[in-house]
Amino acid sequence: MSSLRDVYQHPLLKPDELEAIYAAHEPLSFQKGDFLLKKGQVANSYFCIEEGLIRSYVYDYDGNDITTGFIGKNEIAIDVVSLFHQVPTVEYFQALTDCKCQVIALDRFQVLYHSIKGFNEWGRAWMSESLFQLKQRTIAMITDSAAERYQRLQRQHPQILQQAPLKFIASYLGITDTSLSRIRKELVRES
Amino acid sequence: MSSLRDVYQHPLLKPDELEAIYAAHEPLSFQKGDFLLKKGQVANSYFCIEEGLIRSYVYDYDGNDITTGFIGKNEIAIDVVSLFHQVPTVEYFQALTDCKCQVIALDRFQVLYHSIKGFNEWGRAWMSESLFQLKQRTIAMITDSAAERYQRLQRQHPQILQQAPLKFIASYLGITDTSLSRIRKELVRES
DNA sequence: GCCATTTCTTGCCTTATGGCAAGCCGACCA
DNA sequence: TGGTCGGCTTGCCATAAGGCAAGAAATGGC
Repeated sequence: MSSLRDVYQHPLLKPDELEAIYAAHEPLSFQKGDFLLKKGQVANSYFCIEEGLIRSYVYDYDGNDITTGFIGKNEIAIDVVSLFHQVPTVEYFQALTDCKCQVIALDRFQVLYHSIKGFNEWGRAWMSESLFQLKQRTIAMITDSAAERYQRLQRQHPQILQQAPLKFIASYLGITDTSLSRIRKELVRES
Repeated sequence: MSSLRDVYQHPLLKPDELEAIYAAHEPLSFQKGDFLLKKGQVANSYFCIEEGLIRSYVYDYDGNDITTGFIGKNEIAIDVVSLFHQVPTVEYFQALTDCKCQVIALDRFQVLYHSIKGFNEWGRAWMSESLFQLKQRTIAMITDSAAERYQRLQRQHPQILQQAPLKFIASYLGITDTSLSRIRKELVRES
């Protein structure tokens, strides 16, 4: 049940260390539409998602909101820069559905991060994995067509398509909802 | 002169710790065209650039090479995933000009990383900064026109424009060299 | 200095995506 | 039952960028 077991996977983390990490979290629920973090706030915790779907987004200077990511089950909703540099975030994190989370405060994280070597390694692995995913996405934005990006999302994160309105998926893919609608029609016609 | 002083900036790093870190590096030069890392290799070190310009790139499945980044003076040429997860890289890192670097091996890095708390913090700060930069770039690919992306590069990294052929800049911006050429003409005409 | 190669520009036409506005449809609600 | 609202689709036209191929300009080797 608890997705913390799935989040904190690392060969160097021993059972008693894991227990200490789990114990530093508190359960927290959000309703559809609630904000986990809003532009201008300084993050002081991060959230492990057990149920539900979160959307992160920014406004561009024309006032359009741009979806920067979706965070689902067993993933972490975190603004790395705001939390670790203690600066105001520029992103919004909002629940797209009712959500169950486990939240951990920065100060409790820091203590564990510095005292448990495996937790430190886990953190580095998590960050490098995030960098990798983001780089993949950036490359896809350059090399793939919008239709290909949509199909990849469909393949790799089908639950997002079921839980998120198309307009958010469109802005995540870098296109308008109009274009996404046409792309979907075309893909259906082809099959 | 030594750019290591500029690379390893962190409030928690004390002078003697910095000396230990510097001492773990070796000078290394590359000639224009040399590869620092090639697809399929497993990274076992990273490079602090003192002089010159590096390009990282991948091939898409049509065989086009796509520039994923430029690494210049006082920046670090590293494949985080390959180095820290010890898996083969998918990227190429190639010197666009003759380069002077300081290289540090993974094993020496690990020892310092685990024994110097400030170095650990520096590493986390460096990674979160990299994530931030990459996220900015991804958002720019979605929200900005090619001309705007070009102008931003011109503003923030003018030396890249002087040292890198336009075809590489074009693929970094997500367009063809043909389109970049037309964009440049239009921008000149406007001013 | 000369040739070969790479880099950059340009013209012509095609294609992908956007902007806007109208319409449709299902959900929710009084 | 009718009304409103959000989410999605569609049509019409505009624009950004690409594909290809030719040529001009710059660079590098010898």
